[in-house]
Amino acid sequence: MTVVRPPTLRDVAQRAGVHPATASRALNPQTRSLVNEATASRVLKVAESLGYRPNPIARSLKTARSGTVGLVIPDLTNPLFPPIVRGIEDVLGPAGYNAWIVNTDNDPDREQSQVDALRSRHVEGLIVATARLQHPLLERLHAEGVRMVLINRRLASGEIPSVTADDARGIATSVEHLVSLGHRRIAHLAGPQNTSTGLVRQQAFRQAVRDQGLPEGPDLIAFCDSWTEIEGARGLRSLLDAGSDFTAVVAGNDLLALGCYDVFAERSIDCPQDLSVVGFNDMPIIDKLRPPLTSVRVPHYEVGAEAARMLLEGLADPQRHPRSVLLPLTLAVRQSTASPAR
Amino acid sequence: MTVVRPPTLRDVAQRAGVHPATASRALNPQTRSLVNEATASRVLKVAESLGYRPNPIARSLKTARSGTVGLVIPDLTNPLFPPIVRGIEDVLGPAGYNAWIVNTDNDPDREQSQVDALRSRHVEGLIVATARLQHPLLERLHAEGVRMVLINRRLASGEIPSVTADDARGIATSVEHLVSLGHRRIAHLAGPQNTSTGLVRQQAFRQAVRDQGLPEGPDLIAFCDSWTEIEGARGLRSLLDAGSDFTAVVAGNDLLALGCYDVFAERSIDCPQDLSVVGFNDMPIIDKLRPPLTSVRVPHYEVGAEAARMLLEGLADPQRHPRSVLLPLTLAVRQSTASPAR
DNA sequence: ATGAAAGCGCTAACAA
DNA sequence: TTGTTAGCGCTTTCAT
Repeated sequence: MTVVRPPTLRDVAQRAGVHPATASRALNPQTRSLVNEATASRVLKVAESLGYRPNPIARSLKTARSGTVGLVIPDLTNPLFPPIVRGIEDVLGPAGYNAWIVNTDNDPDREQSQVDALRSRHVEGLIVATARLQHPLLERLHAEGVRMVLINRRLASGEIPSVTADDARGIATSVEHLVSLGHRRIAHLAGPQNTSTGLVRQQAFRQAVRDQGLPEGPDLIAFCDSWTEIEGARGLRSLLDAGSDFTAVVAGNDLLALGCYDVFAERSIDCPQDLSVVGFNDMPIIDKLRPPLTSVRVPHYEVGAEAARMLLEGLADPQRHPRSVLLPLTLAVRQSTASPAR
Repeated sequence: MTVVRPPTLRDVAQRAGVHPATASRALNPQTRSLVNEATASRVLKVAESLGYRPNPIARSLKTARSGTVGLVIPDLTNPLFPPIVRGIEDVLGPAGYNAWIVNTDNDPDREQSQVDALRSRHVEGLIVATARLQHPLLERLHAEGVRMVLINRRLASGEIPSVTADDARGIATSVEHLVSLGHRRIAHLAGPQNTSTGLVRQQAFRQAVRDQGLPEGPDLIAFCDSWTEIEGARGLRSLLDAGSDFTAVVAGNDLLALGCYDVFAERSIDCPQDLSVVGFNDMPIIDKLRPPLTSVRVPHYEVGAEAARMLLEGLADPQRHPRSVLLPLTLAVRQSTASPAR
């Protein structure tokens, strides 16, 4: 029994009566112009009829380019990431690249081993969504010359190119929205301060409050240790238990806002009658909550697409000066925000 | 300026004073026993000190194994899939394999081109979540000997190994749950009948209704053309507009159930007071709806993990007889189901 | 137990 | 415009 070995370039060349090198040139759009038009089309035809598929492994070995990039995210099951991944793949695919996705679960050890695995796979670059403000691993990779683009987060040093949403503007817009509804005392659920998003949003909140001439103070900010529902609930409870007086909450992200809903149920708080809430990220299905959550919409797909574009540019032209991109965002206004009752 | 070329096997061999072949044997756990223990550990040490990483591209070219499998899904942003993907990757990773993910958007042309892309990448097998009952592409691939495992869905012919949840049991459990609450007239929102899930669940619903001695009839089943919120809403509206009398709805999946929520809001229907609803899949965040949705919980992570295991087994031993696996599921009871008011 | 030699499939100097 | 030649980094007979 003969196992059908997939046709190779030699097979095509032989059948077309040319040298393998000629066949190679004819088959590669980049070099097709170097070959006689008639010869080229003959080669193409033979390749077609044989069902020839170039072997990317062999090509990679020769060209020392793997055609792959690594994508490092905390957890694919966080609904934030799938749209980003699609944005990335929709840009990489047509460029002949593919992405290896690894999940770190926010565990530095796992992150290290996953990045090792990617490097063993000889990825040409990295798109990283797990940055913390201080991040020795990423700094080291950068120093080693590994091509990277950060998404959503940035490093304190700011030397690595990044694609992030304009978080400060998003928070300011949220505060302005609440003020326009008549709110004066607004609280903030701040995310982890060792992440750029957590820090930037918290600082932006204070700035916005100051800009609007609203009352401020430590009793109007609760710090959450992680971006989770549990922590969001804990944060809101601590504000309420401290007896702080406020009519609206700007949550650091949607998960923290989700935690607020648990507290509403638990303490019979009417949202938005008693308390308005604004989230951040506009996660899918968040509009299905009762009441639907007003949230800052981040163009996740575009974040991914832009990051992929930047990485490809960097790979194509290593001299190119790295840049960082801030994407604009909008506020999706829903029923979780309304004028205060008092 | 010297560009630092990553060390190759030759470099390691040279430094260790052995032939590359010996170094290769020493470095590969499979063949380490063929080499003198002292020599082996010397090679290992040199490799370590040089930061040597075997080049998987070169290895693949030699061994004709790419170490990759393709994962074909409709859309990663459907929250159903991320847990499946994680299950798959958690099994493939330790086995030295990785998955290429492609999205088809349920477009047959796109599916064809994406599968072509995967085959060009020389994936060793496929995990496919996009099966329809009649699926020429998949039948053709199977006939060509492409290793595959289907997940969630199956083909009518049933020849391709699959990992699916026990849908019929899930639907029966839903119906039994509603009956135990006192419901007698139960309607069904059926999914697309050209998918195994849509068909099986619809048939299971009719069987369960019969088994329970409940009233049945065409006015208690609405057919939806796609697994979307829009279609779910349309389905429920058509049942209501037809004047059918029912106190509970078994939706073909969570998205169809989500559509029901839109109709509740639109027609001031009180759920679960006026109407109970059960979903299928227990998507994340579905417990955050108001009211939280009762849904059949499918072990998505396990589906992915099991599919990956089956595929690896098939790759390791092509003779192995293909099998299909049915995973058990449970009902997550929440506030969208209650005893009927009348 | 180790070395020699060949080759996986492709591309890129270079030569003609 | 095409062919020659060499080699990417590794594994695997085969020989020693």
